[in-house]
Amino acid sequence: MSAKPHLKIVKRSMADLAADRIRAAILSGALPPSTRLVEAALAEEIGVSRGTIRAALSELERDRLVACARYSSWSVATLDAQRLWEIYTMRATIESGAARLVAQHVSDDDVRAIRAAEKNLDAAERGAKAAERLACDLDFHTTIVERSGNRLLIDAYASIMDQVRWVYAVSERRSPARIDLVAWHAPLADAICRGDADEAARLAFELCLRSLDDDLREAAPTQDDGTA
Amino acid sequence: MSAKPHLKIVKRSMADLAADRIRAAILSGALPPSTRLVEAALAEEIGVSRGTIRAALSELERDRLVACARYSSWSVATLDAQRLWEIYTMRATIESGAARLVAQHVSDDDVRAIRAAEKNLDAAERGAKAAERLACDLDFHTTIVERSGNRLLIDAYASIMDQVRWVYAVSERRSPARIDLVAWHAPLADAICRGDADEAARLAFELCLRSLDDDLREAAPTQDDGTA
DNA sequence: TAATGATTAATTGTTGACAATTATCCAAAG
DNA sequence: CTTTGGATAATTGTCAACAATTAATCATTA
Repeated sequence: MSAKPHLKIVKRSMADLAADRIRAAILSGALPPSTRLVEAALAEEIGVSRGTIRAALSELERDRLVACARYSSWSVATLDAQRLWEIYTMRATIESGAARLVAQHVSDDDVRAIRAAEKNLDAAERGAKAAERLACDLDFHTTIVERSGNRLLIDAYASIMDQVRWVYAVSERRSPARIDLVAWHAPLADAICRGDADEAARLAFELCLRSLDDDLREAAPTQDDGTA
Repeated sequence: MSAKPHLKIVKRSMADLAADRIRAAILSGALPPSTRLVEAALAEEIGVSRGTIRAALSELERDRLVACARYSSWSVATLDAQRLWEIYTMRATIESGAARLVAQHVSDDDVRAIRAAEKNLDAAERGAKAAERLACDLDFHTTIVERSGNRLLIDAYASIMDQVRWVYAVSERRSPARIDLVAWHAPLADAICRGDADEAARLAFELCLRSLDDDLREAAPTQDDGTA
């Protein structure tokens, strides 16, 4: 979005690269929930040592994409109804807090960015295909969180949105059901832009919970949780 | 708090133990911000190998207590005014979301737990010493978050409260300045118990931000951020 | 003096081997 | 048939050595 020149080269470790590969495999659905992950096998397949794979799996563990049973095994995490609820209410909490923060001290730049995202949404709703509608939808929400200027919120949001995308991949639904994007999002954008923090927080929370309702109504339960 | 019998033995890895030691040293102020951490030295001191220390430091990095410069060094994280604001607004966001969730579906057990915490607060305010007042204060807030029943929120709150405690340790202030605990907390408890989600969310957020104001007014700025 | 470039030291990144632990299997007893 | 016990195999936990990279030093030069 922003075009700040940022020349720094970020060289990533093999562990990070390995984590990216495994994460992509999980998010794409190639590694379904509960799939057992063996360090040695992954090391062989990716072409790094076991220690490196361990670091990668630890990173994915803190993102809650994999679970670790001591001395026994790693496995792709599982999704049950409880966890689904936790993911969506966590997302709602972060977005709600971010919306409140932006509304409290809304700047001209904030208004510009949010209105631009809203405009994209409007264009996508009328013409574009489902994938692009979803992208614009996510971009609108991400814009709000980034405008909060709080890196803790931004990072936490990125992490929870990984889980949201994972839910979509696992339930094999590529886009949200609802199509009246603008009608739902406009009141939130308005509340933020006029500085109504309470209303912005309320609407942001409600909007996320509505997504949960939609998804629960449509999606079948996915997997049991293996952990006792 | 709750007395559910939980017989399971949790055997923790050396890496976890090592992380606990280092975390305690940081939170106690024994390792001040920007202190350089050398893997080999820590390994020697704690009595485990470097790989184990690496895993421990990675865990602390996730909690944002230490930072890692590739191929160069680990160090205790730094605190500037921006990060302080991020920590407090993150806490406000989590508590606000949790309060909203509890209020939305408040149960008799919830009311009992929250009123009990409030009663403790009242008793502590009148008689106890500063340390106990602080403990009861934290317990009240933690009770709300735990009553949300959302493990993602609960874990995120534990993590951010580590940072809050760290701020206190670094700024060498052992307890919040304000003493009118009940007066501030009662409206929040009331809003939750009567199921007023919007008001509960608003008050929870405001209460946390007030702490920030108090702390900013009293505490001196601590350290610059070394990262460019 | 200030900038440059090679040299060296210090530190993290990665690896493979070994130890500790758990899960599996199967036979034997009740 | 179910339960118990021990042997076995598979997997993670830990360690110590080596490679890659960075930071510091210091002579050299304009």
